[in-house]
Amino acid sequence: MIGENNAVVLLHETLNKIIASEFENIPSDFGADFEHPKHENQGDISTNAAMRLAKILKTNPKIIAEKIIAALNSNDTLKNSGYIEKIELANPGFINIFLAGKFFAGAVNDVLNQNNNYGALNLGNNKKVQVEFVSANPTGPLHIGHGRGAAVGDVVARVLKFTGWDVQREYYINDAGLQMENLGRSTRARYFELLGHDFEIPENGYKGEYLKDIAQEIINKYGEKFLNVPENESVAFFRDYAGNKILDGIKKDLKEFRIEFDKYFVESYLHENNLINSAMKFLKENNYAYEADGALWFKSTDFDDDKDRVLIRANGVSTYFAADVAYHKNKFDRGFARVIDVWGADHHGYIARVKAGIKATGNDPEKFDVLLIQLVNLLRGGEAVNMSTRSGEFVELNEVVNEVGTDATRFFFLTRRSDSQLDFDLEIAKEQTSNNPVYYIQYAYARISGVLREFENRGKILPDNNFEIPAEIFNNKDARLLVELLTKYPDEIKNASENLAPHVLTGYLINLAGAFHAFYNTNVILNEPDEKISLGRLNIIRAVKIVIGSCLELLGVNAPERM
RNA sequence: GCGCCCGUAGCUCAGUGGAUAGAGCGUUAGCCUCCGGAGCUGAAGGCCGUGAGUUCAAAUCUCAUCGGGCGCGCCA
Repeated sequence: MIGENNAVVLLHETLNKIIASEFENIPSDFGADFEHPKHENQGDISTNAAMRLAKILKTNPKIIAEKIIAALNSNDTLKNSGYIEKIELANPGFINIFLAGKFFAGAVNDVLNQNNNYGALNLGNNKKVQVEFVSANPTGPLHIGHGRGAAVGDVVARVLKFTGWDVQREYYINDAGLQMENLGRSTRARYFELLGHDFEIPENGYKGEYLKDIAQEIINKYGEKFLNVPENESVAFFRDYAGNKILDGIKKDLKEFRIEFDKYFVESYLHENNLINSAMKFLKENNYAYEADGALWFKSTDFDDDKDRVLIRANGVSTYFAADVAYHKNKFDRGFARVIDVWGADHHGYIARVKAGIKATGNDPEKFDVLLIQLVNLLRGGEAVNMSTRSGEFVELNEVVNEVGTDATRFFFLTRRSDSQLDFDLEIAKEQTSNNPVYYIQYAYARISGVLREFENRGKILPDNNFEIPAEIFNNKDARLLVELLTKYPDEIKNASENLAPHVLTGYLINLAGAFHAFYNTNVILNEPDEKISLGRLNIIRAVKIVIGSCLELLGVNAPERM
C-alpha cells in the first residue's frame, strides 16, 4: 500500500483528473505514465502524457503540455501539499516535475510508518495461484540446475504472496514412470555388486555412487534375502526404498536452501483416481483425440501446436504427456486462478502442447505461465568447473551450498533473468568484499544496524516515525537519490511480480546498497552537531534498513545485524 | 528444414516505445585526526550483430539477414 501522503500517487491522480476534465475524446483507459528521469536537469518525475495525447488529439504536444502544466500549477491539492518545487516543459513535450525536500521527508515517514508492509501491494486480490517448481524425480540428488529453478520458484512465490496472491507451492513427482523403474533396477544391481555377485546396471540406469550407499543400507537392514528373489518381484521394493531415501535427501537439501513446499503431488495419484482415463475420455468425447496406428493421438494441431501428440502408446501404456494433460486439468479443477510452472529451458518445446492440452480440457491457457530456467555455468576463479554428464555427475546443489552458503547461492542464482545462462563463480560467491554483491548488501544492512546500536549506546532515544525531517537535508544529492530509490520500491515489487522476475529485486538491492554507502560517506549522522539534522538522517537510514530487510526477505537471504 | 531464446563497454549482464543507453568486474587516478574503509569519488572504454520498415520518438515493435544456444520421440 502506498501511503496517502505519497506525492507520486497524488500527482498521478491529479494529472489524470486534469486530463479527463480539460481534454475531450480521450480513450477511457488512457493513463499517464510516470518515470524517474535519468538526468538531474529533468526533474524528479516526468511524464510523456502530452506526446501521447498529441497523437490522439492531433495537436502540438507543447501546447497540450502547457495546458496541463497550467492546470497542475493552479491545483489546490498540489499547492497545499508543498511537495512540488517547480514544473518545467522540455522538448519535444516532456513535463518535468521537480520535487521539494518536503516530499522526500514525507516519503521517509511513509516507509517508517508502514514498516514491513511498505511495498506490499494487492495485485492478486487474494486469488489462488499455484507455483510448481523443482519437481525433480527422486532418482538422484539435486544438482545446481535444480537449485536455480528452486530459488526462482521460491522467490516468485514469495513475491506473489507479497503482492496479494494466495500462493501454493507444489512439487510434482513422476513416481509412475520408467525412470523410477530404472532407479529400482539400478539399486538392485548395486545390491548384487556389494554382495559380490554378478550385476549389470541397466542401459539407461543410474550410475551414481549414492546408490551404493543406499544398497549398503538395504544390506544392513535386510541382509541377503533379495538375492534369490526374481528381478520383477523385487524391483518395486528397491524402487520405493531408493526413491523414498533420495526424496528425503532432496527435502533436506531444499530445507537447508530455505525452501519448503505446501504439497508434493505424485503422478500415481492421477492413475489411482482414474484422472488420466477420464481426461482421455473427455478428449475423445469432444473429438480432440483419435486412434491411429494402434495409438491414441491428441489433435493438438487444432490448438496451435506443430504436430499431433501420442497420449496412449500402441502397447497400451499412457505417455508422460497424457499424465501432464490430466495433471494440469487437475490443477485448474483444484480452483487455481493461475498456474505457474518452472521448467528447465530444454523443455521449451513442450510448452505449446501443454497449453494445447489446457485449452482442450476447457481451461484458459492465458492463465498458465512457464518460467524457463537456463543453464548454470559453474566457475572457480574464472575457470569452468568440469561438469561432464558422462556418468550423470552434475555438481550437486548441496556441495555448492556447503561451500559458499545458502545466502550467496540463492542471491547469485537470482541475479540474471531466469531464461538467460548464468555464470556462477564459486570464488566470487565466497569473497567477503564488495566484489560480492551479497556481502555488499548485507554489509550495508549491518552497517546501519551498527550505527543504530552506537546511537543507543550514547544513551539517546530514537526519533518518532513522524519526526519532521528538515527539508534542507535533501539539498544533498546523495540523500535525494537514496530516498528516491526508497520511493521506487513499490514499483520494483510490481515489476517483479507482474513479470515473475526475481532479478529485478537483486538489481534494485545492489543499487540501494550503493546509494546508501554513498550517502553514508558524505552525510555525517551521529556526529552531526545540528540535532535535527542528525535525527533526520538517522530516520533516513532506519527507512533504508526496513527496505533492505524487506527485499532480502523476499529473496530468502539473511539480513545480519552484525557481520 | 521448422520453431523458440540470445547478439548492448575488454568480460558478465540490466534496460516491459521516450530525452545525453546503465551496473558490476577488469584497467586507471584519488579519498581514512571522523558514526563499521567489508566503504566512497573520478577517468578511460559503445555505429545496442547488420540492413530496411513503422513512429513525433526504436536497444526496445515488424520484416530480412548473419552469428551463438536449444527444441522438434509411441523418451521423461
